[in-house]
Amino acid sequence: MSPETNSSQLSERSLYLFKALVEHFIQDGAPVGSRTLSKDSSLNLSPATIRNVMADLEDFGLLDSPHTSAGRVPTAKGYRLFVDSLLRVNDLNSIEVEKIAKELDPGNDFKVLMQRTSSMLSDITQLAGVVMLPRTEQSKLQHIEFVVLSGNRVLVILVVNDREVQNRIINTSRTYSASELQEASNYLNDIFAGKDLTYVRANILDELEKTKEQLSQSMQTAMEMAQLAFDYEKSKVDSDELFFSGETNLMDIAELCEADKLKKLFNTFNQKRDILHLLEQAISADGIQIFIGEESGHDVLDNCSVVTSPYEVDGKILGVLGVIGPTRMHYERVIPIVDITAKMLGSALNLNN
Amino acid sequence: MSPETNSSQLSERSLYLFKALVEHFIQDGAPVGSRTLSKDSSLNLSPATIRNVMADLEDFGLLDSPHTSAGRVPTAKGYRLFVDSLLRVNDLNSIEVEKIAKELDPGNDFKVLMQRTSSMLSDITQLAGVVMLPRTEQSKLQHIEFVVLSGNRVLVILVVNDREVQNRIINTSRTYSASELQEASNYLNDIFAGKDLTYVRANILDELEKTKEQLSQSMQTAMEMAQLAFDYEKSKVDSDELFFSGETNLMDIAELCEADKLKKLFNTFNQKRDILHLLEQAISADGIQIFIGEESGHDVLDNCSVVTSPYEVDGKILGVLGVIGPTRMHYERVIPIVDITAKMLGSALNLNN
DNA sequence: TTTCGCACTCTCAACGAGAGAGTGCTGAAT
DNA sequence: ATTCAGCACTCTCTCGTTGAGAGTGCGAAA
Repeated sequence: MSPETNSSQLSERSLYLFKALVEHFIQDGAPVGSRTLSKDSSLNLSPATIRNVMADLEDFGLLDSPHTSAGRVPTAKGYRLFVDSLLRVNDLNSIEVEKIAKELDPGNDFKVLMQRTSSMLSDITQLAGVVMLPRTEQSKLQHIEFVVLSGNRVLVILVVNDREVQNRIINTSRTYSASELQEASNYLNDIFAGKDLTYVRANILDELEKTKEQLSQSMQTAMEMAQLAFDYEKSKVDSDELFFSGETNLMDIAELCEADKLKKLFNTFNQKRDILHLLEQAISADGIQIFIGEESGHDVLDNCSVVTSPYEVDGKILGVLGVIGPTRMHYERVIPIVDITAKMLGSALNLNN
Repeated sequence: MSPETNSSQLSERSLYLFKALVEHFIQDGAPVGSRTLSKDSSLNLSPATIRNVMADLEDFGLLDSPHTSAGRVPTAKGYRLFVDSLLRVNDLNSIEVEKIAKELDPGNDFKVLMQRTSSMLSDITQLAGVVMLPRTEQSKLQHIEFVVLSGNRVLVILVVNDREVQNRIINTSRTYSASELQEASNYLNDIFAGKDLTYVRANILDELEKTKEQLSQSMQTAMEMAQLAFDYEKSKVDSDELFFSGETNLMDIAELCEADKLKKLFNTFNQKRDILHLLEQAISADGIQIFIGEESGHDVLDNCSVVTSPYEVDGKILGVLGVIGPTRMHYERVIPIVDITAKMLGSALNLNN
């Protein structure tokens, strides 16, 4: 059932016709008949001959016909063969590359950059763009800082992984002074900076014990604050970051525009969970990865394909980005766009280091 | 043209029937005929009599008939009269109040709270919820802090208005040490804490001149950093915060489910600009404000109504929240929900102070 | 003033016919 | 053995028709 088996059992000519059919279908969205194909493929074959070939292709599970008298349509398996073996990817013209580069101005912070990337992807492909930054397990605490707010509230600022800032507000039982908190943060930075967040969380209690014995007021304060801060962290849902854009582009796609399906699809986007799950699969892929139709395992994505690529900084994979559209999308255009965007996002982030 | 004119010129009975018709239509969504109305209004009138009344109401511009032989449907003007003069708002049952209260747990930070509120609104009404926090012009700088990142990058953290945290990363021309930046922030906090952001921006250059003469290295540094930080701020789009949720609920509404209209509506949500504009109108309203259909001035909202209420802390209006749905919505339910949500969000935010 | 009766209008669903597109198969030509 | 023309067949789509159903408006009666 592997693509190799298929393609090797099919003649050159069959594959050529198959490719022509898929391209034609991607262009028009209408089932393709033998007559059409005979006119526009360069080999001069009569519709009848082509019908025979198409019957073979249907037997192989590459084509399907909506009903006896419509043309043929590629199946998911057909698309798979197409993108794996037949597709010739265009190079992007330099104007488009420029356009992408311009959008990924590295002078922005992380989130802005991700958002930009996602909306650029959707703009340029006219499909839905998505950029994910997984919440990494190893978060190195770089800096902790406290700011006194009014009414026994303290703002905790954590800088993590040299780029990410987390803010949270905690309510304290008593009023702390600014200098007290300054000391506390100094102390915490001394012992915990560079350590992993999970490590920090695990060792706060131990440290608390130690400091209790030493009875230093400032350390005491520090540990109290830290405990509050990291307890909060613990309770927080471990939500990865996921940016969508251009979902509305999908409303134009004929295949998806049944109100019911569309609603389910949009709900899936909003929940984020399923999409995250899908993208997490793609994170370990070597480069471009394509999920076609049912392959994704989520039936809302039945008529959709997802083209993804991980993006990396310093050879380390940071996240995944991609495009969601109908199975009938212009792969030869979308694939290089996703590819180059991943690379450029990587290097834009690299400059930030 | 004011509602008073209308209602005074219409008999008690006409208004009663009108109210019954609107309620019926809101319930079913189908045009209401004379027969139906005769059966279910408690006054015993024949369909023929009711037809006469309905003809009058149509002359007043309160009703419309899609075609000769459908029933009648309220016009925007009709809805206006309905909500202004005829509607009797239900009290919420305590279970729902509980539910709202539970969702608005004050122990969260600002954004989380807004997001929660919005999604709670959409959940409970099955419509689209929206919460806005306008970027206020007067932003008091409370605290500024620098954290050294790798590669000549410095993280600037601004605490503004006692609750809001802004982070930005700036690229510097040389490497600064942590202690240098510590001094810088101390200095800046001394002279600028409590001042308005616009004031700060305006006076940085002046201060820079002064410090140049005094030639103190740390002050020098401080001003350089500040300039970078606030330049960035200036260039940033003055984007207010706006949280949507439950947009997908609108896909079920029959009136809106033409693919084309729906797409335009969703695009409007994504752009946020138009909705912001609308909500800004509502911010000066005294309490609940309702935009019906065309009244909003945005033709994408043709078949929609927007029910809003400002929410306030310490008697000061902070923002606006509301619900977007079809003109044919259960106002008697939605209005108290929006009302009470605004009040509870206000008090939840109050506890944070 | 209210109601009844009646003719009229409009929508909607069902039905059938005809056109169009495309297929599969057969048998002849290459 | 391929290839291909011819032909019968199938399925969809559109269009016009038709009848039922819902609701109206109006004039005349109560």
